[in-house]
Amino acid sequence: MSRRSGILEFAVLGLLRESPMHGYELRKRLNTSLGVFRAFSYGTLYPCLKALVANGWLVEETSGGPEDVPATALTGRRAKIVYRLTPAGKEHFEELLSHSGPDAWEDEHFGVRFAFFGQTSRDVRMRVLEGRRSRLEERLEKMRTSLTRTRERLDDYTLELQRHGMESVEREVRWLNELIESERAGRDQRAPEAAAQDEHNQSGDTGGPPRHRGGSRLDPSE
Amino acid sequence: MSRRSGILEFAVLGLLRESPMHGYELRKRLNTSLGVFRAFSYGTLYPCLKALVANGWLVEETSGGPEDVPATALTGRRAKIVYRLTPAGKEHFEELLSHSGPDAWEDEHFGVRFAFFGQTSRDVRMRVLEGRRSRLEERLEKMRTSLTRTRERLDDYTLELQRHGMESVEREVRWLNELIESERAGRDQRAPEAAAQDEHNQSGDTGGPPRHRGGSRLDPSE
DNA sequence: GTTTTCATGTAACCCGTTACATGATTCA
DNA sequence: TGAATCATGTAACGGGTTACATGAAAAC
Repeated sequence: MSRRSGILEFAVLGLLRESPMHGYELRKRLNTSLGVFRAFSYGTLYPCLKALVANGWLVEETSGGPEDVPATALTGRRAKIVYRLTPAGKEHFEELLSHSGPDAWEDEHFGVRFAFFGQTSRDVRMRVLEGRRSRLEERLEKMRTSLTRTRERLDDYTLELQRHGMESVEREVRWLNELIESERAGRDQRAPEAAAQDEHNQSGDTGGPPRHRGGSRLDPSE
Repeated sequence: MSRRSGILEFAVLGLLRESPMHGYELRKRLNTSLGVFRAFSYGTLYPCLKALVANGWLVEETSGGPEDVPATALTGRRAKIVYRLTPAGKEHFEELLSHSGPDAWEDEHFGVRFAFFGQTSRDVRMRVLEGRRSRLEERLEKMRTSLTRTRERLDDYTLELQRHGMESVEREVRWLNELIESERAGRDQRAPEAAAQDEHNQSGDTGGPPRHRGGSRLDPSE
């Protein structure tokens, strides 16, 4: 009980699903792989892990200390605590994955949800992407009307800030358009279970993901 | 004392500097003019206003109730409370404006700072813009190195998320480049005082602001 | 051998929201 | 006259950080 963050819980379960990890490593993955969006501190992560254990979604496995000494025994040498997802935890995560409610496409949640699209069924992916898009479009609408009403009273800097903000949103909408189109074109209707069992889904374009036009900007040879 | 938010305090002082307002109106301005970035609720705003009054930076002026009844007398008809900036408050705001420390160009602060660039001296503007740019560039650097290290292990969706994130940051850097260049080209070294006294600085290109290339995207005729 | 990085945790605090309570004014 | 919007406030909670305390292993 207590301290369930929603987004952090989701991300932790998702990462641990791939492989067991201890807290320190988990945090690094959180702030790089999924990063840019959120950066959690230990003060958030560790209590959350304890809560997830209390819920039966994770188990602690000590490694490094004497074999049968439980992790709670802080006497003597401190052991690394490796967290592993339980079947109940996996089940819970899959239920979270299947939800595509309004909060899934809010600013805070969308990034994390997207990061786990590889585990998400395509219809849920579509609903989340389209939900986010219409969310952004209604935001654009508000910005536009508020602009036409207040335009004269704003100085040039405020105006430029507004303009840049709108352009950013418009840009994300275009990005979503491409993603949605790409999803529609894809053939692979992969369910979460299928993705989990399949150990080597590297080969063969199975349809889902973006494959960005114009050569990968990811290439660091620049 | 208590509850001084920094960014909210700054924005409130800045908005009240232009003209006195009551809380409700203040909040709307906060969420449109400066908006997109932050949306404050009354539960944040009103306590903050009280704190600013306690600091001597604002005064409450009741309008609507009997003349000499103080705002604290909640008996009978409730009055609108108009907040006005005191000389001390103005002084304080100008001191805040002159600061260009590291926090000025963090994500949360930068937007608000930029919104009040019209009141900010050019050298401070430059420092803030350049500070933000180098902040973003070091963030890009981190993202690039973390990418080259983890690239193989990431699925395509995570990769695309990362790519889009980096592109967003790169885009903001280009925006900053243009702004900085525009600032360098400008002639007007306007001090905060000058801008405040000058009631009609609409006419004549005084140098500062952006004047975006390629026609205003603000035009809603679309 | 000492500094860095890895590793786990807690208590105090901070900034903000939600939900609620209250009432005035405007408009259909 | 009743609904919408304007207007002001508070208490409870939520989700997070900072600073601190502690110690092992690795790198220099």
